[in-house]
Amino acid sequence: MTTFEKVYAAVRLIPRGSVATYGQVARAIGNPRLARVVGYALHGNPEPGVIPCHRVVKRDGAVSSAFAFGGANRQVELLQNEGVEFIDASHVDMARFCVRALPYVVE
DNA sequence: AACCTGACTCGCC
DNA sequence: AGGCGAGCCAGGT
Repeated sequence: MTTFEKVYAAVRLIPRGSVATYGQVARAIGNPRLARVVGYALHGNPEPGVIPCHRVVKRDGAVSSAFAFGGANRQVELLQNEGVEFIDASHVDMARFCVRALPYVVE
């Protein structure tokens, strides 16, 4: 399985109503330093609607500014719609909605 | 085929 | 505490 596919697999495992950080996804696929690649992989999201890329945020809970597939606020709306609360206009309440243990993706 | 860049993160100054 | 550089993978030039 390629690194990208592992990224997609991990992101698909993020439960509804929760969010995960790029680093968290990276850890889930075996390489904590692939955070950057995770972002790049999602940038070229091959399966919109299937891969919940809006549930992936930065370490501090901020949504990516480059999230422009329908408007930056789009991501925030989707998350709030799932029950995720924000501490401000663009920061997810990580303490409560960050997924505790993301399942490890087997190759 | 090599080099640059990009939805990130972490460690060192 | 804030800024800077390095490391990771894939794709375009």
